[in-house]
Amino acid sequence: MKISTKTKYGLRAAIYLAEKGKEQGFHSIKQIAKSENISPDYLEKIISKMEKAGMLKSQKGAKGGYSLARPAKRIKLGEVVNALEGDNYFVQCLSGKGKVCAQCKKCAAQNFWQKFQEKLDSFLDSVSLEDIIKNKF
Amino acid sequence: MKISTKTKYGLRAAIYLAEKGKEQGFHSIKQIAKSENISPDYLEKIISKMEKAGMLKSQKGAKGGYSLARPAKRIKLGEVVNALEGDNYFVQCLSGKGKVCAQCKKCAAQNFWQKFQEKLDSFLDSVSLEDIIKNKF
DNA sequence: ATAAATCCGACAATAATTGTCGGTTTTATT
DNA sequence: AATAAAACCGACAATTATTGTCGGATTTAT
Ligand code: SF4
Ligand code: SF4
Repeated sequence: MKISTKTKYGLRAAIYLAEKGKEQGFHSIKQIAKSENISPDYLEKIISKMEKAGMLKSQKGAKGGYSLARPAKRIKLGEVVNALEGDNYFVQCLSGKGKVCAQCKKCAAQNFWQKFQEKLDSFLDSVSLEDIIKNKF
Repeated sequence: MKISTKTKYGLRAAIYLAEKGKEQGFHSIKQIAKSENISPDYLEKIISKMEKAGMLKSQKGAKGGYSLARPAKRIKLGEVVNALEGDNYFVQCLSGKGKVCAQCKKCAAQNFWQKFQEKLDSFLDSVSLEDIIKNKF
């Protein structure tokens, strides 16, 4: 049960953008990577995922870059984590994707994992990027 | 952010033992593996870890096997998860093991991950094996 | 026209997880 | 005493996931 470095990098990038928020404009991968000490090539993939998930917006070409798609207050951590950790269901029986585990009928664990996941999701959705940069949560 | 199958298997084995609780005596890897449809060789390694962590006790030799080391009520899920997921710190800066991340000083994410980890741990420690088999939590 | 950036997919390197195996030791039963 | 059933242990193989790199294509401000 770990957080991937991908997600950790992604969150730091998002925080970077949230902090720069007031100085409107776009911030390039290069800038962010340098400031956060992350491989630019890898960071690009990460940020690209976040952009596709709709939390960042991009500007191509010279002077381009990325910025938050919305005010930091309206970007919840759940969004960041979901975008980067992928289909993050704890157990397959909760994924809703066809395949049911052979033990499903007699499995007492199922309800527990479900509740665990709910707890977790609700916490992640209760914290926004703004909360983080203001250190209030 | 996934639960490893190791942990899922381990929990199911623990639940198995908790359910059989009243019929005192030991239950072999073979039995558990068959009932839960898990590779016996793999399950052995998993159960061995749990035994070393002190939540199971073992009896060697013929008619031997495993049982819970304590009443199900006093085995919390946190114990199971910790034993099997290993050193499960979300971020290295929280591991307390020397190495500090280069970004540590200016990292706004740190507090968040810490709080997240606490939430998680406190939930896991609030649920016992008994709660699970009685489906009350 | 140029340079700076996003965008995209393929791929390589590394690490972690999952699973297998062969043997040793212990112990209840016969 | 012999046997069989089990835990115990470490090495290793197979598979999968993560992390990271690269080369080029496209877009756009200057
Ligand atoms: S074993 Fe239980 S919790 Fe795991 S996938 Fe199957 S039904 Fe779900
Ligand atoms: S980047 Fe921040 S949260 Fe991650 S290890 Fe470093 S100090 Fe901790």
